[in-house]
Amino acid sequence: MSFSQKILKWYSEHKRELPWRSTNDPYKIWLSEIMLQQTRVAQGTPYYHKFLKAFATVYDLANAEEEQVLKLWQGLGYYSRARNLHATAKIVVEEYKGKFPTTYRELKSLKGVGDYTASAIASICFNEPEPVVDGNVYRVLARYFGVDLPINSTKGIKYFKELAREVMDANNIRDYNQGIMEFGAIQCAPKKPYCLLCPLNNSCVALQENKVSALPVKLNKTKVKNRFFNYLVFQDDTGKTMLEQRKGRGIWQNLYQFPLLESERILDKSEIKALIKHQKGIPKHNSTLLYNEQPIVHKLSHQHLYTKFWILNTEDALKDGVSWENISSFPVPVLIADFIKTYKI
DNA sequence: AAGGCGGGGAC
DNA sequence: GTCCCAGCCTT
Repeated sequence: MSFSQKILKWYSEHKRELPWRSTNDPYKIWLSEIMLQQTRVAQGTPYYHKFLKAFATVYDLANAEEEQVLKLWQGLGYYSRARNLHATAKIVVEEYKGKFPTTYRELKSLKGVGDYTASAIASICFNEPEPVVDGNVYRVLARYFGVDLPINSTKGIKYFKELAREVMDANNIRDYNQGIMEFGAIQCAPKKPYCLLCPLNNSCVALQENKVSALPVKLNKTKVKNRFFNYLVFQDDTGKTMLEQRKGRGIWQNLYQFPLLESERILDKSEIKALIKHQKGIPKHNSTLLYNEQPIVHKLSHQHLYTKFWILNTEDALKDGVSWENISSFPVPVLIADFIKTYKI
């Protein structure tokens, strides 16, 4: 039996019932694929249901406000996915009359749809024989064929895509692509795969050469940057606070937060008061209270955010204030959502 | 070619 | 703590 036949057989015996496995509707497949980029099935699944409930069709998504899309996406991370999702929905409605394009090449031109996602949609929805290469496929191919090219190098990316094309089953691409990914996720897992009862164990190079734990090879150590956030939580007598929308190119683009003063290190109360003094447009306030003595460390994959929340009471009613009842309608980062949750108690 | 971009679960 | 998840985009 060939490699692809063994994958297909394993898949037929072990496939999970997942919500997007019961449809070939490109809208639903596209939605699931965007959500599952760098995201585990268990984390993405509730969002998939939420989105389909809110936006039954691509028209509903295209007609929504970006703020509503971001609000539903809140907590899933990589928010450019949500912004691109919304932009692509508009493109599909306006330029494709609401019908998704049906080829790999056209799909890949959509915002947020790269090589992997275009291959996934083209193969699953339209049976186009294009191999998917995601993190699971890299692992399966690197181990089975004993390839030690780094999976995140230019040469490696090209090599694995070509290898994937050579070994795929073009006649069963829909099941084969999902099968090899499922095989990587369940059987050929990153740590401690159970090679003893693997259907490929008599021909797996990595297993024969005792290199299973060493493959795949991945370069690149993401260095973590430390940042120091001081959030100013205003409170006026009418029970309102202030929010601002993050603009520019960094993290959490277009999400909301309390007014932020970033510093080069952790600040104490006298230092933050001095810093506020030199800022323009800070409302007058008569008290400055530190909410959390120990900075909250919010960890992103590439940044550690040491965060202090300062409670500032104002005498005058805040201009453009947001009531604490309405605050939950704004899309906010998990760091802010967690604060709001504990602060209200 | 390299770096930015989230959050969470498994170990 | 480390690794990595149905990756993509910008520079």
